[in-house]
Amino acid sequence: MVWVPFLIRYRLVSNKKVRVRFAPSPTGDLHVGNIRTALFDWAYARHTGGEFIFRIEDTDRERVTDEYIQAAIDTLKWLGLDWDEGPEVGGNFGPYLQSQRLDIYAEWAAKFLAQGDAYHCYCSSEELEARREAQKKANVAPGYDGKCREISADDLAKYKSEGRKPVLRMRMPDGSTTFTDSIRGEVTFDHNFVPDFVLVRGDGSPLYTLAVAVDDVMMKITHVLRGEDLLSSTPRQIRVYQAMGVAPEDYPTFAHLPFVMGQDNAKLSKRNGEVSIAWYRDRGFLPEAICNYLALLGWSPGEDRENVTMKELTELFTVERVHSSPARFDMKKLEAINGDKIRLLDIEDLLKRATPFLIKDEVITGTPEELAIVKSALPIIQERIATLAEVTPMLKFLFAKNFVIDVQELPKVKEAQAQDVLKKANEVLQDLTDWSHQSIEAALRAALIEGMGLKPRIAFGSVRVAITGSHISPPLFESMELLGRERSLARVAAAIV
RNA sequence: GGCCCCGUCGUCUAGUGGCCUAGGACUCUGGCUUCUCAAGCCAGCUACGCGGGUUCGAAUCCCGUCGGGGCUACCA
Repeated sequence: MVWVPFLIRYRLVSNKKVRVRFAPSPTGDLHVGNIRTALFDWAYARHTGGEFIFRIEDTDRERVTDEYIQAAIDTLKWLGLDWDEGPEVGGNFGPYLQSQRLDIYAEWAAKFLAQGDAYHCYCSSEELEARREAQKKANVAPGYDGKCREISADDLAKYKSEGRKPVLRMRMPDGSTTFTDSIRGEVTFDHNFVPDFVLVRGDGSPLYTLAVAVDDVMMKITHVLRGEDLLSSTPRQIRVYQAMGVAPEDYPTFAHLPFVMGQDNAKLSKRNGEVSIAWYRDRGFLPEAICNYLALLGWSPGEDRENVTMKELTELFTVERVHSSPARFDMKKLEAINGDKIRLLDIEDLLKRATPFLIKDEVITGTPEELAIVKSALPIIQERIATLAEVTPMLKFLFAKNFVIDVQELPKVKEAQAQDVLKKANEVLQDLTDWSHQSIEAALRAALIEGMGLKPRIAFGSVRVAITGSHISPPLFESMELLGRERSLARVAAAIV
């Protein structure tokens, strides 16, 4: 009779509206790993029809800056990960910046102290450091030894006279903590290896361990999907829930996502691959391509599917299909997916996205005339580019004011055979009145292939370099049509020495 | 060192005891097509870390082992 408990469980779960949060600590630009987490949080919220909460964990004022916070907001927006509560949109459980919630943490901290769940610890950093060293030497599990759990009146007076500022420590009771991680199953931590941890610094500011647990409870978070690095901090978080008086059935469900790693099996960092999302944006990667690729790191839709839209992602995403093993980031695959996504774009959309790159690269200034040309050229390069940044090398020949042939290509154009081809081409093109790519092709084929008996790649290669300046280009005849009769003729003539 | 997590082609993955002489995708190699580069199509290379069990049968379950990673802060 397995179905009875299943039904009860199902009701319990389905009664509660899902609330998932993405809570980065912006100590730098959001990176690939952060975004993968954000994406899964978002996808899960959308899949379940729940709410996606965006919270900024800026309790470490030394490392989190306003610029990084703004960059995080912008990055999420750019990716299309919209949030229901958080910075800029507000919500009923705000504020959503931890630095603005200090009084809330202070209140709970005072309560924990009064309840005896937490205690003041006067040990100095140096003393702690020394004791840790000793523990290591003695081969004992390192961690706070509980010295200040009981402080004699004399010691207390002494500490105070020394002007020591105490930290607030959570008392970990004997025993163990077991919780069910949706991805890893049942996980148990013996409290012998979870020492009493600090909730509030000597200066009164809260630590992550306090703030994260308080906020998740106060914001009624039902599901915590976050990086695997936080797995071992979960028992501490649960300890705070207990001190807050939260019933076990109201604890959020945890799901610890596997890491995204760099090529060399180390955590992704600047050293082994670019990690900042801004870097990818500036190189012409599409947000939907980044999301699609990142979704495939640690998750798969199954059925040999890979290319999914954002909408399909929200429909298909389930935590059950997330794995527990880490994934390596592969730029080649990202590029392939980016190319696929570019090919799926309609021309108007592609134009809109590619234009900023052409302007930034000073190929165009953005006039309507220029945009019209770009638009008519995009269809012939759409399947030739993998990133938006590649429109520049593909199309710059159309706009060059002082057109010059690539120095590397020059010797080839100067060869006798190439010169013969160009002279012949110049001759027949002069007489050509219908400047359509079909007509250009017909004329050149007749003159160069049939007339001169040359192989197409040889003959057209020379013309290509004369016209586009490079041996890699969009299709030649279309390129000539786009360039126009006058300029095409001028370039062919100019290549004749 | 201790605790915890993880282990299928080079990479991402499918796979939840028989459908697996292990499927798909990226990469790579070869071919077709072809005005270059792409795209597209076809073909090929390459994987269940290792050793024991359990079972008629294991990539799938158990144990051990090895390897990788995380945590071990008044960081998150």
